[in-house]
Amino acid sequence: VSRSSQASAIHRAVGLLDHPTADEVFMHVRRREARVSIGTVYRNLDRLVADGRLRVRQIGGQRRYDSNTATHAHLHCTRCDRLIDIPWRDEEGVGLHPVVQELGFRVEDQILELQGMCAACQKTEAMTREEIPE
Amino acid sequence: VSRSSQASAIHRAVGLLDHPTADEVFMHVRRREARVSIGTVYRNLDRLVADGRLRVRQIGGQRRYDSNTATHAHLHCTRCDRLIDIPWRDEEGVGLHPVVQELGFRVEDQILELQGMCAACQKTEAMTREEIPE
DNA sequence: GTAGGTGCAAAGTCTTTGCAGCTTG
DNA sequence: CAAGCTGCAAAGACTTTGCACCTAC
Repeated sequence: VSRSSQASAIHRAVGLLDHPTADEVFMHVRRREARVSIGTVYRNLDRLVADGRLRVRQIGGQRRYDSNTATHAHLHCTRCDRLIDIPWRDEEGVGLHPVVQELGFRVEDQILELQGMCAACQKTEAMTREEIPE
Repeated sequence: VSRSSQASAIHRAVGLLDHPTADEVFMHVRRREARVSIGTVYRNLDRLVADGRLRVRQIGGQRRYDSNTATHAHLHCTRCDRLIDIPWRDEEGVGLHPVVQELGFRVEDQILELQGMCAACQKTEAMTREEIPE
């Protein structure tokens, strides 16, 4: 278990921020909690993920950390890159999909991501179209 | 539409290889088809994705390109990083999930990835355990 | 000639790592 | 003092880009 003040501040920061990147965690901790370096942030995030206390997802070119370790899906707005949690469980038993069984693949985790456009970005786009009609 | 010999060789290579990275495409084309640079590979892959002729996914730290543009899911072996296509369509209408509607999120694409261990890696692991029991 | 592509190399972004020093027990 | 962490800075892996040249109408 983590003991240093940096380690606990890093873990706490992920919970406070919304699907932060390593750099966002770094900024947050450095600004309000403790002296820390980016290398330490990466080392601790790696450890927390390995221990199952956090999850990571690669979104838009960088890793985002998620303190919600329960099974859930994400809405990913490809315009503003925001990630929104939505409750989800595999009602359909897709892990038991016949092809998966046939292949002898052992499913350990499921990732579902719905990509699209969040309400805010839809509004922005609508306004832009009004102002600058083609 | 792409016209240069490099462009068509790059497109073809993605179809021949199995979920290749940009570098694998680069190696393949350079070796068997035409003189090409890595920058040109990236530029053409980007274009093909923008045109909807290819899909990309970020897996294990790098992008992998997929010539299968139909809706399908992936099995991702986290041991050997292999990607396996499996047929899948959203039978459950998860895009219409009440929470998604409530948020006014417009779903444009769905990504389902089952992470785990492929049959080959399960065998390898089993053999390793026999040889080096704890 | 011009629009669009290309090779090359430099620059960028994000992540990892070697190392000496600090902390805790 | 041993084990485990840390800051710092250099190194890495992967991707993007500026620029001069080339190629096809």
